[in-house]
Order: sequence, then C-alpha cells, then structure tokens
Amino acid sequence: MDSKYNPKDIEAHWYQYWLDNKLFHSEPDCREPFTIVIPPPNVTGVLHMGHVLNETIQDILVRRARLEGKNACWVPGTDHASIATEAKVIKRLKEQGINKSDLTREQFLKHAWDWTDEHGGIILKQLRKLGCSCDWDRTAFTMDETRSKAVIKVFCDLYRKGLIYRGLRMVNWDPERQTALSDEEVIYHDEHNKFYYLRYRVAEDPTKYAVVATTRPETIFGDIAVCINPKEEKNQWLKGKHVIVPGVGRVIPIIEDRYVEIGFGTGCLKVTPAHDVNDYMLGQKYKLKTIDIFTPDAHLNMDTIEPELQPNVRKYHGMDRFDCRKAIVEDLKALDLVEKIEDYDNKVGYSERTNVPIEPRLSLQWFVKMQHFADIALPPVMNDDIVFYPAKYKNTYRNWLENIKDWCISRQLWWGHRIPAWYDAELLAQTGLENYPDDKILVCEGDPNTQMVNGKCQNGKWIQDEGALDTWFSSWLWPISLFNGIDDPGNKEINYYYPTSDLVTGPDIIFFWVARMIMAGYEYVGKMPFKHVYFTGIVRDKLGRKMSKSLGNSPDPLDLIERYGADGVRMGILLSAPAGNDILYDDALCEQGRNFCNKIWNCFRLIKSWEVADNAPSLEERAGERFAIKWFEAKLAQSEAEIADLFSKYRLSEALMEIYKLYCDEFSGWYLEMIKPAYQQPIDRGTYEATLAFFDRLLRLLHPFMPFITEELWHGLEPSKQGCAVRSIMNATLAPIGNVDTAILAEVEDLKAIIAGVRNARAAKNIPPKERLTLISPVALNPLVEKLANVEIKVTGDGLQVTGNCSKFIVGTTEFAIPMDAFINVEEELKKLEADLQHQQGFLRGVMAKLSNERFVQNAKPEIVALEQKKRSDAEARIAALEEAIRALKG
RNA sequence: GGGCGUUUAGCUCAGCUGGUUUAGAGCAUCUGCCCUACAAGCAGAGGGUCCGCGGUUCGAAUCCGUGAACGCCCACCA
Repeated sequence: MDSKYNPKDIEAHWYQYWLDNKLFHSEPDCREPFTIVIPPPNVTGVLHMGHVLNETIQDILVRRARLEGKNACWVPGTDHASIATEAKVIKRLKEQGINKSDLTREQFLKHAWDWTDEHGGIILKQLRKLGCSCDWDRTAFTMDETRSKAVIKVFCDLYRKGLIYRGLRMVNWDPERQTALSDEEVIYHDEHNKFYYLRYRVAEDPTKYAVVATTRPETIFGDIAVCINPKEEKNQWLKGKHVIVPGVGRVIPIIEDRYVEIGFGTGCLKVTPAHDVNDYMLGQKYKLKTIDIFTPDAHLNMDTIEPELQPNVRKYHGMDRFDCRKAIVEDLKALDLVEKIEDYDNKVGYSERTNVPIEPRLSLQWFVKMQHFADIALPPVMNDDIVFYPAKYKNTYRNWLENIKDWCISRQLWWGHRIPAWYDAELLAQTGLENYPDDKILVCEGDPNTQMVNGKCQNGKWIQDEGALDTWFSSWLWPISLFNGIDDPGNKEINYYYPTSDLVTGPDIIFFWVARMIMAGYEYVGKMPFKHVYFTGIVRDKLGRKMSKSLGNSPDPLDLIERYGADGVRMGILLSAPAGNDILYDDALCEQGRNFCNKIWNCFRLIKSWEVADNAPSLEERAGERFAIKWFEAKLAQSEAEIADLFSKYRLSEALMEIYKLYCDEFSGWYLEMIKPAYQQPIDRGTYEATLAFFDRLLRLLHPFMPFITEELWHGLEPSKQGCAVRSIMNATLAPIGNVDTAILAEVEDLKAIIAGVRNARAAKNIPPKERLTLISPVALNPLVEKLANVEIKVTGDGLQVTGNCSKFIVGTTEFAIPMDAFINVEEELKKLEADLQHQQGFLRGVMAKLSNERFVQNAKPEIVALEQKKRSDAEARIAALEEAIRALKG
C-alpha cells in the first residue's frame, strides 16, 4: 500500500460499482422510507460551490439513512428555469445572427430543446463526481411529460376552484426580457438618485405654479392629476384648480387624497396611473384615465399622447427612459420650470434575472389567489409539524404569509408551460384580449380544436393564450409530481415516498419555493411535502465576499475534486457550515479534508501491516490490550451516541468534527498506540480482530461524509458477507447505540494526563522519547503508562517521599515525580511550580468566597454546595502538594 | 420605517433551560522531533476584560434593560 491516499482511481471505480449494482435505486418495500427530492438545478447550469454544499449535505443525510436501515431515495432532476434559460437561448441565437423576433414560437422552442438536450444535465453528471447517491433511474425534468401534465392539471383545477383569475393589474415588468414578473423576482437596491422639483403652472393663473417633487421626471407625459392632502395648509390655495404639465401642456386637475403625506416633499404628488403602483390606486379611486407612455422595452411612446399635444412631445418618441430623463430635465430647465434638484436616496427594483430596473406596468396577467394557500401553509410551520433548521426562518416565513399578495404566474415567454387558456377566435377579434369576457375563456387540459373538452366537442376555432407559466408554478409541485401524485393520486409511490423526509435548500428561495411547496402539498395531497427543512448558508470566499463570476473568486468544484479528492472537498465544504450560517470557503479546508483521508488510510495501513500470531499469548493473558479494547469500546459507544444526537439536530459539521477527533485523537493517537505490538512482534488474534471490528464501525460512522475512501477500506477489511447480495458498505448498518462505561473513560482520562505530564517534562527538558525515565508515583498505575510514556514506574506507597532534583506534576490531587538530576534547572522549575501555586490559590479564593457566603450555602442547590466543597478540598490538597514540592526544591 | 439574527482565542465556530476545577474545539501560530503507519505526520506550548454600559441574583458568556457595530428579510412615502 502507498503511504498516501490517492483518490482518483478509487473514486471512479467505486462510483461505477455503485451504479452497476444499482445501490442508489429505490423501490417501495416494507422498510421505513427516507426521501429527499433535489432542489432541481437549472437545466443549463454548471456546478458551483453552492451546489457542492447543498448536494453534499443531502448525500450525507441519504447515506446516513441507508446505514440506519431505511429505504433511502434521493430523486434528482433539473428545472427548465423559464426566464434564465430563455435568456441563454436568445443570447446564443444572437451569436448566430438570429433574433428571437424573427422566429415563430415553434422554431424558437426547437432551438431551446436542442440547447437543453445538448447542455442540459451536465450538472447531473458533475454531481456523480461528488459522490452523490441519487437514484438516477428517477431523473426528472420540470418540463418532461409527467411534470408538464401535472402543471396543466393543477392550473385547470385551481381555475375551476376560482383560485386562478385573469386580470389587468399593475405588475413588475422586465423591459429587457419583456415579461411580467412576480413580486419575489424583484430585488431592491439602494441608490443615490436625484429629486427633481418641477413647476406646474396653474391654469387659472399662469403666474403661479405648484411645485411637484419627483424622482422620475420622464413619466410626466403620463401625468393625469396632481394630488394634495386636503389637510395640508400650505396647499389649500390649489384646491379646485388645474395645473399644466410642464413641457407637455396637458391641463390636469388638482385632486385631494389623504394618501399624500403631509410634510413630505412639497405636498404635491404627480399622479401617473400607468407607471406607478400608488398612482394606479389613486387613478382607480378617482376614475382617472391612464396613459401608458412606454413601449414594452421601456422606450418612450408618444403615440399614446393626445393628438393636440403631440407636437410638444414628439421629440422624445423612441427615447430610452433614462436618456429621456436627462433630456426632459434639460428642456424644462431651459423653460425655467425646474425649481431645484436635490440628492436623494431611494430604492429601485431590479429584475432578479436580467438585472435591469423594473418598470411598473399595467397589463393583463394571470394570478393565483394566495390567501387560501397562506391559511393552509402557515399553521404547520408555526407549530413545528414541519421543522425549520435553523428555526429563525419561521419568523421570515410567517411574515411573508401574513402579508401575502396574489401571485402573478403568467410570463410573456415561450420557454415554459403554456397557459392552458383558450379564446374563441371570433369573439376575440371583436373584443380584443382586454375586454374578452372571462366566462367565455376555456381553460382545459387538451386542445379544444381537436379534442373533446369537458365531455363535449367545443364548436368554433380556439386560440391559446400566448403566455407561459412562472417556473415556480411547476417547482411547487416537485415533491408530488416526481411521484406522479397529481395525475395519479394515491398511487403506490406517492403513498410510500410522500411526505418526503428532508428538504435542503437556501433561505433565498423560502418564498419562491419552500412556502409554495407547502401550499401545494396540503392542497393536493393533504399532507406536508417534507418534515424537515435544512437551510444552508451562502458560500462566500474567505474574505466574506459572495462568490461570483465577475470577482473570479469562485473555484471550480471539479478542479477542487481533482486536487483534493471528492471526500476531501466534501469535508472541506462541510467543516464550517452550521445550518443557516454563511460558510467562508477556503482551500485550506479541503486540504484538511484531504489530510484526514490520508490519516485514515494510514491507520488502515498500520493495522494491515501487523502479523497475526495464533500461537502468541492470547488476549486472556494480555491485560493491557484487554484494557485498551474495553476503553475504546466505551469511547466508541459514547461517540456513536453523540453523533446520532448531532444528526437528529442536523448539526452535521459538528458530527463530522466528532468523527474527525475520534479517528485522529482517540483511535490513532491513543488506542492504536496502546495495542501496537513492539517492533517486529506479531499481534494476537483477539486484539487484531477487535481492532478490525472497531475500524469497521468507524468506517460506517464516516461513510456518509466520505463515501469513497470508506468503501475502499471497508472492502480491505474483508468483512463477512452479512447475507447481502452485493458487498458494499452501503449495505451495512450502523452499530446499535450501546451503554457507555463511563468509569473506564474517566480512568483513561487520568492516564492520559499522567502520560502528558511525562511528555511535557520531556519536552521542557529536551529529553528524547526514546530515553527511558523513571516515574515515581504514590499509587499503582496501569502498565499502559509505561508503554506510552516510556517510563519505569516506581510506586512509593504512602506519600511521594522523593529527595533530589526531579520534575514534578499533579494530576487530579496526586503528585508525580520524575527524577532527572542531570537536567534539572531549579530556578525554572520553581518558577513553574510557583505559577501553578498562584493559580491554585486564586482558584481556592474563588471557591472560598462562595462557601463563606451564607446566602450561597442557604440558597444554592445542595449538590452545587457539595461540589464547591469538593473543589475546595481538592484545591487544598493540590496546594499542599505544590508547597511541599517547592520546599523540597528549595531545601 | 418595521422585523429578525449575530458580536466568545489571529480565523471559523460550540457553549441548550444561570453553578461541571477561575471559558472549549478545529484551523493557524510557536518550540522540538524524518522515532519504520502517516512531515498531508508526531509530541509539546502560547493565546480570550466572552462588544460597551446598567440591572436581576448568593452566583451571569448564559437572564433583563440599554447603547454600538455588522448582517439578513420585509415595506407603495412620491
């Protein structure tokens, strides 16, 4: 065996072995199910560090569940990511010199599918390199047949229930992609902007003017009124008057509404119902008309302005909204219609996907009524039927649901599930879309032109709605549709795998996805979609910056796997990733992971290097080995219980750290040193087999975290077949949680302290480990001390009674001495002992302060008082021993 | 403007309902070791006014109040 672990070939070999033997595949059976559905990555995405974190955690949970004997099923898949993918396809087409607008819907979709088939699923291949144990036979896509059918069926069902409606609303419009977005897809950024104070001359008396403050002067073309608060003193004079929109010439009324905040700005608010949510609300209230001055790509459209005003504004036609802002301000300045311009900080909404400023736009869209869903989704989280880790996200969740707004689900995109709503061609030609009567819309699963709908043939020619559905409208069904639970409710799979066990995802999609899955789960299965939600943090670089392409601070995971091995990377990403905390990624963490692999590798190498002698003295005659085995059994049992507890709390990085310390400190550092045979001596069979059994248990504990190396070494143990058809650690089960012998654990902690005392003395005096020393002890000691500290033990019986120069130390209340006349430096030794003495005296003072406080003795619990008394007597004993040692040294 | 969270060693974090030998871990640092499992290692060491202030208590990193810094979420003040 090589002295270093080389992951490359080993990882490829075992992953193929797992695939060949279908070890990831699950079918319903009599075992308890354990299900995770993957948060589907974008079909055209590539693996980044966020995925590595997320998928590693899921794999750990799934593999641990398998070892617990559950029927674990991790369902993989990808998301069609409507807007993101459409953008990528458009970009690629552009590179080929093709504009989307030159293509028909069918032609465009052909390109999109080609792209999906070509690049789609790369990310799933990459997950295999990480060791992810997904059931690849179940790989799904949000736009495959089963998932699409579920989406359409749910749309129709909700429409029938009156929970989906069509309406002309002010929506968030992305001028880049030219589609509506949901509120959740808008990200607000703080910006330093300007506040423009514009003069609106009074029509009745043009020598006077009202001053209106606005951040968006380019929208004045759509101004319909100026609103004041009826209670505001300084604007009373404007009541009932009219003003002239500067630069435009439109005469508009002054209206009054308490919505306008007294004292803010000038108290005069320009009302532009087509381009502002609040203005729209005012427009509705006062039945004002709306003038939409923008084209869908947010350029000025002056064709909508009243003909008589056209000459005034024609020059702005076709201008970009931000160019127009500059132009109109300059023009108004020239006309002396700008009072002043101030700096102003406000928030501007940007499209999450295209990162361009959102334009509020009045348009005809489809919505889901959300109050009903909020009502069914809030209680299960608040009363912990569904448990969030960390729990703080319950607040976030509640806050959103208690202020729920209707969900805009239609998108003016082609890549996605097409809205199954149909319009009668003839009627549509008469009315247009906006005025098409709702009760004449046909919402159905099939095509009414070619098949029966609602049990009958639909006469006439039907035209389908042009829109596609929000991607999340398919994602929210994911845990159900993966098991075909929408189209075939109550089927064997949905009954078995649903509710799923754990969901692992980022808190950034708690509203987009988590909340909506809970809604859909209760609506369509009547049960929660998952029992636990583990929110991961954001992966940042070690300086705390978000990883991004532009910063170039995001390492390529495949490159990391190449350098550190998949197991090393898994450990690296997990080590400092408590649930919900951001993780500061650093290559050093992967390095630690790689080093750990090497450590385990070498433990194994050591054990395997021993010659087993059947004729050697048996374990019965070896007290030291028997003791070591008994101790490690206790230690292992303790850790197994601890790790199980940590898993139950989803404290995975702590569980891994526990295993790490168990291997490095307890097993390698102590146990193996205890039982290690002398140079070129064989080991007895009893000890050898006990050690192999321990190693086996250690591998099973570690396997969920580091699947590859544990599988490799587990085979090296040549374990018995255990009645399994396929030999794999994946088919093993964890050791049951046993009782812990705490007495022996305490005993060994003392032994370790004594050995450390000797080593410490050696280090201080530069005595090599090879040189055998004498350890004078007042009590009999376990012979393992002789072996591990390389000392000869002299027991003095009552008291230490040592004369001459020696190094002394105390463990508990017992004093030990190591004679070393040749090396001793009395002054240094005294200094050390005196420092210790001072520390002990300080400690005693603290204890005494408590014990001499009557109120403490009266009020504290008796066991606490007893403990303080023990501290006191122990400290006194140590002080006496130290004083004695100092006296001896001085004398 | 509301709400939530964080602040403990150089770094990343544990420390649950106050008392567990005057605060723990991993990493990093320093010192000494290539001793035939492992230098990707071993042995040892140093390192903290538990963010500040006030309070409750016999006793506070832990509970309460207050202030500060940082972070996140939500909100229609033009």
